[in-house]
Amino acid sequence: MSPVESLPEPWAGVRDRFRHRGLRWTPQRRTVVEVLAATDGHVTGAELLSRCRDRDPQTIPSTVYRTLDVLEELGLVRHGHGADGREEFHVSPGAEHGHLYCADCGQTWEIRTPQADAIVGAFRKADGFEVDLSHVTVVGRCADCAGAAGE
Amino acid sequence: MSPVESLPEPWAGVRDRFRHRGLRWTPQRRTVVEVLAATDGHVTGAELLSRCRDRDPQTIPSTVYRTLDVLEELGLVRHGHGADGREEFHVSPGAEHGHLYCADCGQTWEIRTPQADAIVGAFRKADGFEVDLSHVTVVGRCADCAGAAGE
DNA sequence: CGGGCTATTGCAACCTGTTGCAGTAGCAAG
DNA sequence: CTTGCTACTGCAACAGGTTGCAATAGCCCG
Repeated sequence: MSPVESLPEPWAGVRDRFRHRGLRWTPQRRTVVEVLAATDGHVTGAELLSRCRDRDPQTIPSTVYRTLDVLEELGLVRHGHGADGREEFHVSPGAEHGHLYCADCGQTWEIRTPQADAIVGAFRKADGFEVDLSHVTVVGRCADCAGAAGE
Repeated sequence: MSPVESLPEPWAGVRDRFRHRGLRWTPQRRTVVEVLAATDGHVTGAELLSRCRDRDPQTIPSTVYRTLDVLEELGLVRHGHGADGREEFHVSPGAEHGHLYCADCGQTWEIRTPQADAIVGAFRKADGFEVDLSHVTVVGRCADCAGAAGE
């Protein structure tokens, strides 16, 4: 038996962070956290749910989604919406980024820093609005597809 | 009885545009088009459905959504996703615009031209990517809410 | 270690959309 | 006006999420 089941970095002290906030550490939440700890980048809600079911077939959807809400409040994940509006979770932190989606070929890219800054900066300067880029998927047509269509 | 039931501008010749494309003009489609013609700006899918049901209680969801797909191909509407990922339809044209949504107070604004240009321009220059702004809702915190939180 | 408060769970019903399929009905042609 | 092709419709089942509520079970305290 392994000693204190140790999770990788951002997840190390989750259990205690829950407790200090008056929240409870339950087997179901442990499952979700373990799955997230084994995930990097982003996952859709459905994908996450299915991975939780791999570990515990009893997993109920509402429990997973509610746990994700809590984890988001703790700043451990963030949710956004893919090009089709489905939920997508970013396993924080640092990896805070938006996505670019080509409606023609279906590929996705991460939005790179200069473009991200341009967007955030434009709204901050003009409206005082603080953009949460990680929530967004920008849809359009990539260079290749735009080129192909133009010919 | 009114003569030729005349729809406001972009909708005037829809019936014929359908027919010329080998598509059919049905009572159900007429209902959807009438509802759209009486709508300006944007509507959610659910809202649209409910308005259609006001005119014809028999309205079936799949028919409405499929009709919207067709209308989108004809360029008469465009769909996007709200901050919560729900579908949102923009009654074209000209009104092609994205949205700004404050996660704290829930207000929405249209993205104004300078900021829109900044976004579109940034991706075009750097990636050759053509952004479809109307598909997007940018989430974040408005000046008022950001200010209130900072105090 | 046992009790009690109350955060969570599991369930069931609901919401917004989507999809496959068989039957219906536009519409173009004769 | 009738016919026939095939684009639609309506239905039923499904997918991804959300919500209200009663019962359960963490966790803090004595």
